[in-house]
Amino acid sequence: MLPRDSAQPPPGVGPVPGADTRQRLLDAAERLFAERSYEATSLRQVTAAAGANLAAVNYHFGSKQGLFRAVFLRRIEPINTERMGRLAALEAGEAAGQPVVLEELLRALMEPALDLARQEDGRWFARLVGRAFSEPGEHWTAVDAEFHEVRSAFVRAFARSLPHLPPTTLGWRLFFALGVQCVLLAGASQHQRITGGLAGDLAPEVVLDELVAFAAAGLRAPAGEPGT
Amino acid sequence: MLPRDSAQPPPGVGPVPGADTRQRLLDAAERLFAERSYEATSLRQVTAAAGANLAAVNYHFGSKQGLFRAVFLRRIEPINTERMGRLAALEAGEAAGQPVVLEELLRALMEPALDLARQEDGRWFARLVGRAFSEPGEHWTAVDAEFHEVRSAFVRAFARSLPHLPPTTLGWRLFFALGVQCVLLAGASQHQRITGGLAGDLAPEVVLDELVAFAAAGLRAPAGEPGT
DNA sequence: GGCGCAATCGAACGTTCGTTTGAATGCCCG
DNA sequence: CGGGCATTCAAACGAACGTTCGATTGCGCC
Repeated sequence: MLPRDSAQPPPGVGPVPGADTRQRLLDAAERLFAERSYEATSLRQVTAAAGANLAAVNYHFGSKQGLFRAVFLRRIEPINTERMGRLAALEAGEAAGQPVVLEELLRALMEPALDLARQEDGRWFARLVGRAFSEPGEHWTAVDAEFHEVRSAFVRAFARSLPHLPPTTLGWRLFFALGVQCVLLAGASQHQRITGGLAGDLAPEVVLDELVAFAAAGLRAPAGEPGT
Repeated sequence: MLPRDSAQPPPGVGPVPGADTRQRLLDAAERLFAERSYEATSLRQVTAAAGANLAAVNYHFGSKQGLFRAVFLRRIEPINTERMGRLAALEAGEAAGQPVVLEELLRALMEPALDLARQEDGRWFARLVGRAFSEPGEHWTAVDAEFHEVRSAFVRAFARSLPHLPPTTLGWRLFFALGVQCVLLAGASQHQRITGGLAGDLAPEVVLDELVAFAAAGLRAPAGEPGT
């Protein structure tokens, strides 16, 4: 009677019972968590949007936090896999003699996530991820172990690509670079408001170029403080 | 019986009645809104932390949103005033012939806010502001009119300082620059977690230098997309 | 001394929250 | 055909929410 946090049934096992309530719950929760926030979203809103019974959430995911965790893991795993794959490709080239270009490293890290933002079914999740940086709450800390492997691998790669930077400086600049990415993921729909309408529409792949150019320039900035 | 949203009584008018409940409510709410979030903070937590009665919030501020608005306006007005003052000083020099250095423009915009983050009593507010970029909810939209004047003035100044950038590009890069600032405000306490402990401690004024250097380099990045 | 008023208070309002329960439902397999 | 099982369902749980109410307090001023 209580599968609690069981893995989903094998994908092609046959016609799932009821058009997969589990999936509809994940989709609805993803949208609502992104649109409002975790705290501001009630399970009644989620189940209503999913056309499911209120108790379905606790049946399939154990709790509201379990639902959040499932929403998150469903999308972040493929992204992190692709990130690691791209990084491995770059490092293979590096071992073969050609050094890693900073922009390529940034793309390997950022493009998998930004790709999501331009797909119809990933837009909500992108907004959700963008808030991981600034939103407090234990629903996030319960999930950021998923980033550990990717993070440390990329930090090492960046350190190799920018050997002249002292570790502390590099750390802060990476923090900034990741921050810009998150801000873009969270607020692409808000940039008009924030810049007062100055920034017009831009094709998504161009925004990625802008992001990579901005972050790369920031990471490569001269070491000491320049102005003033 | 109902002052609702009245302005606070004149500052030096005499010994305020009860050790200023109003002020204690603002302080407690500021900390809790920053520490948790607006949605996750209850008025009962606020009034308990302030040592006030539950009804005091609705008496002094009309509603929870009114409390949030008051928390915000109390701090943002001096900050925006200083920003405008610094900008005016730069523009005066500009009119006198010496062009505005991009780094100085960034400092005029960012230093007043970052100063807050290194003062004991402004730290919580800094964290709160940092979430304005990514946190949804009407408590924010009810307050962002306060940024209109500062925003448009600075956007014009940046456009003058970077005349070679097409407006769309400038808009996105300003969005990125403001985003980095917010990320720093929101997450200075989280950078260790996010970069995996690579970034060590850094004196706050050095972090400001790093932020300005990063943003300036990003804003000045070559126009088209550089690498691939 | 007593009126008026701003402020605080305890208590309750009606809602909504996340979670739990136990009974129905529909399907597969023996 | 019928027992077992995963799933769905309506209903209720106690707790906590934002807000409102009327009474009470304490001070300044005629």
